[in-house]
Amino acid sequence: MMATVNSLQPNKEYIVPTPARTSLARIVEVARGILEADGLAALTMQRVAEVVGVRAPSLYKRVSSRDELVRLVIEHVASELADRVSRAAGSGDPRRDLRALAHAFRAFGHANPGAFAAIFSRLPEASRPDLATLASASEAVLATAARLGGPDHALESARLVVAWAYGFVSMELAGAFRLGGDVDAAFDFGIDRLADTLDRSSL
Amino acid sequence: MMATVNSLQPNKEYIVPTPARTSLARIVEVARGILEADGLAALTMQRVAEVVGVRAPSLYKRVSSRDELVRLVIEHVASELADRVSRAAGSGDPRRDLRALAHAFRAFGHANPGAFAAIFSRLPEASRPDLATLASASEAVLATAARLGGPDHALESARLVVAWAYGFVSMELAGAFRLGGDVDAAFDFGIDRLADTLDRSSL
DNA sequence: ACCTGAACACCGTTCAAGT
DNA sequence: ACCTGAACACCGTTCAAGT
Repeated sequence: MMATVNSLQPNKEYIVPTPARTSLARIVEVARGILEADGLAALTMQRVAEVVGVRAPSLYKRVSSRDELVRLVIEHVASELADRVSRAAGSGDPRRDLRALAHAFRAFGHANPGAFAAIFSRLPEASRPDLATLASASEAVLATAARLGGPDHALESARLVVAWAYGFVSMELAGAFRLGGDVDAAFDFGIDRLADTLDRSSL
Repeated sequence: MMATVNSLQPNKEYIVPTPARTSLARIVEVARGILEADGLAALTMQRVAEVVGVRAPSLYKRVSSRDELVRLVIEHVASELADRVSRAAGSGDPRRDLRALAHAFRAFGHANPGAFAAIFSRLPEASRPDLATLASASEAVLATAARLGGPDHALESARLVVAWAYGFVSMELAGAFRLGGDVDAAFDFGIDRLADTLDRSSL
């Protein structure tokens, strides 16, 4: 197909060899939408191409494989998660911060269940995200854990908190809490218990 | 193919129309092996059929779809997990039991990383396991949590423990603990902190 | 420079035909 | 009763050809 484009001087015409009809950002955005709407299995190159408005082979101009596209989606979402979580802290009170971090983390999981579950899931090598994207969240949790549990056990305390929060949200998203009860209350119960024991361990 | 089979009376022969060359149990076992060895994406009907020794269409005599086969594998592994975990408790001392439950859970995850990660992951509807298979493990954790944290918060306490253990093992299997440190020690630290706070909350 | 149709190997799944 | 080859629709991916 031949396209003609008017420059700022309307009389001049330039032959432009098929200008880009999409972009990497758009492809990742569309892929993310499909992942959230219909799951990883529905995230096919053909489906992405259709929504984007090109044919599947054209996607390979921006992305080397479906696995890489999946990785890019997860990394994008992970960096968004890290952003939200790291911004949640900063009140000055470590117990308050712990609560804010945990709630921001959980809210993000609820808002993005498909991609959230993929972050730490078992994926093909090429789809596995570079978790350095999560660094800012790690720092925020680490700092809060250090203030709560003392500097000697900062890393172990942070791992306790993060493992619990990730496990809790993953399990509720998977429908694993089937014995009834108030799940919101159970989450807050967890925050309180963790804050309690970390606080005590620093005495 | 025509097969002849000798009964207990060696002179009598029965015409048997193509006797079964495999079984559901064998198919699930093979599928589990592929899942562990090469991941969910490699678990194809063709690959299962090849290992089992039949052609792919024959699998549909025992299983209605690949998604269902995946579900059967996960449920089988989940019931094995529940068995191991529930047998780990029973020392009489709730803190000892908590430690034993957690270690049994983690050891199982390390021994079966592929299927373990799939238990609470986001799968197509037809692959989603019936988590009733985990009931015996739930009971064991609930009983231990009740003795540690008191009956008023048994369910919330159990969710705290299970969410942490599942999150911890998932994250380490996903390679998410990238800041160094002693991961084994961090796991034991978690057990101790949880036992501490649950114990306290029952006073 | 980007996009496309055609092609290839590989899926899951169905089904008529074989034994 | 179970197994098979052939067939279909759908994947991911490559590539020569189009503009």
